[in-house]
Amino acid sequence: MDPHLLRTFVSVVENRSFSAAAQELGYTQSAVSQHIAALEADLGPRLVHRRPVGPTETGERLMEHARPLLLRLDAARADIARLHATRSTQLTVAASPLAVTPALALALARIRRVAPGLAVSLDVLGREAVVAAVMAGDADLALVDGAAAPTDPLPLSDPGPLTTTAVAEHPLAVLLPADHPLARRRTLQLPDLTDAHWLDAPDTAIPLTQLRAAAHTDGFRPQVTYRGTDIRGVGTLVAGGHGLAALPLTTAAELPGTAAVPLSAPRLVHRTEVLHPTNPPAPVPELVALLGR
Amino acid sequence: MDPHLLRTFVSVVENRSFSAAAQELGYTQSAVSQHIAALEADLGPRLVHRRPVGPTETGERLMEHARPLLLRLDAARADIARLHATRSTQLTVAASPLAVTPALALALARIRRVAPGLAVSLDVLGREAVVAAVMAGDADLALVDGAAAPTDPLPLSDPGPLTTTAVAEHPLAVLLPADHPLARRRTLQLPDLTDAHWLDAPDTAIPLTQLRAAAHTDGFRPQVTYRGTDIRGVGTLVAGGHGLAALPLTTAAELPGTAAVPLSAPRLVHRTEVLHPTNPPAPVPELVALLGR
DNA sequence: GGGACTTACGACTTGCGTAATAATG
DNA sequence: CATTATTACGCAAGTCGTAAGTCCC
Repeated sequence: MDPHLLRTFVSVVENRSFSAAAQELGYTQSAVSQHIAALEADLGPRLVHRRPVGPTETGERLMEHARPLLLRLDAARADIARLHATRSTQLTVAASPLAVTPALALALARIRRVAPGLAVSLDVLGREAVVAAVMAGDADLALVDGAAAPTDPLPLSDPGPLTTTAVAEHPLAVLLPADHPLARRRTLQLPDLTDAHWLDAPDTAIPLTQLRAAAHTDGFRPQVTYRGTDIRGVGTLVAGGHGLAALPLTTAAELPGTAAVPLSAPRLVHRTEVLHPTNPPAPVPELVALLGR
Repeated sequence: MDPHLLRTFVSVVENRSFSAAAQELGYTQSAVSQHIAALEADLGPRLVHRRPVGPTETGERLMEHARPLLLRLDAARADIARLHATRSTQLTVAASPLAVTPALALALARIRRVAPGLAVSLDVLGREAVVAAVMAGDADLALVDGAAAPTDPLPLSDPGPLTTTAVAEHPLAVLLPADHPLARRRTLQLPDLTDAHWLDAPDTAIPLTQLRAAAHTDGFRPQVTYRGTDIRGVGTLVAGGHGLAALPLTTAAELPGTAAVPLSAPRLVHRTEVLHPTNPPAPVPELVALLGR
């Protein structure tokens, strides 16, 4: 189970093609074929179907292991590199869309005033990608948001060896079309909406998986899925009647053509957390302190 | 960062010797030396001091990554193997000492009655080792205990891709020498004991790290550390005045020469959880169900 | 027949062991 | 000076690319 082989395997499954994987990784088709053959010889069962290319059941399972494994391998390398790296003049912050708030802008402004030479870049990504970015060292700091019970930590898939700190908790709301029958309600209860039409926008709004976890139910089955990290797009789809979405109240209130109704039950908040490596480069701790108030 | 190299690195650090590591892994001294050299060439900084052999600061850090990484690699392999393995007639249960209770004995008895051909083995190990055993597939099922706030999950270092279920919560107690001034109290409060002399028996009693986490303090500094998985030994040391220990009340009450005083604050319970892989072999789900009542 | 994976094979690299060398306590 | 890590070197095994082969669509 050489990591190289695993990386190739992941690429093959994602690309649904040996040749595309080869191109992505800078190998020949042949090498990729040999990699997969080696993995299958090592583990026993077939991992990918050929023609059309796709993971077998065993392959699906291996994918669940391979991705976090490779991520943690990168994380280890990045961590060591950071330890004996010369301090850089570049601060990269990764954030999920709903974590980009005035508070963040303010904190960044303060940091830039204190450290004038510092080049700052803010990368807005999906939640998974945000976590991956800090782990792999592509970002110095991450801000992730999500829904959770008050004081509870966010249910991150694999926080790995990262330090997490809560920086904000705000009320949650349901976003509905302005003309929706429930739009005039003062508050809404999540259990009443399990069977509503939901829009799943896992990288933008609150992922339905988090709602399910919070409400202890199997409901919230999406009719439409939204990929992307732009909130206006979610607002447009909700306004167009493609389903409901959960968002922090203040953000939801700004989207045209929609109504935002606060969620009253169960006790749920929109929570923002900072993630950073245990040995962060210089300006990170100060930034965390600024964000923490 | 080939896993082979990491494995060698871990072995070198643990054995504090290249040659001992070579023997353990079935290599020659020379190969081990080359492995370490390769890792250091790859990552940049030195990872181990020679003569005497020991990890550098960077090496310490790498160790924190390497161990979980290797564990997860084994877990992945074991998981795949389990998927297409022929069902075995052997059930291996790993358990931390305090998780071996009459309830477990009862559940095992029921399982054995239902499946007469089944060979059962119960491995009692330290907490870390118990988790490692299920992950690596050396055990089909694990029972881990520890202290946590009621309903809260146990703070396991790296639960990884395992399913966890709570099976019991019981009151916690402090174990003190029978003649200790506090031994006559009806209850005790943890915050009053932060500066007491504690015995750290992380693989047997409640680890002091868990007490610290629960009480949100830096106290509970151990005078004496106890390695091993035998509870009577802990009782003997406590009776001998080497420090206090936290245990579930019922277990603590059975140890001669000591007094067990219930802990009243903060709200803390002794909790037992079952860990098992997501795709457990046949008898495991039934056993979990039996334990769950 | 043509795109896409597999197999065969040769060039090259890597990795290990043996053995000689160096360092250290 | 004995023990332990490093270096030199040869051999075996592994890895990749080219190219021929095979299998579907």
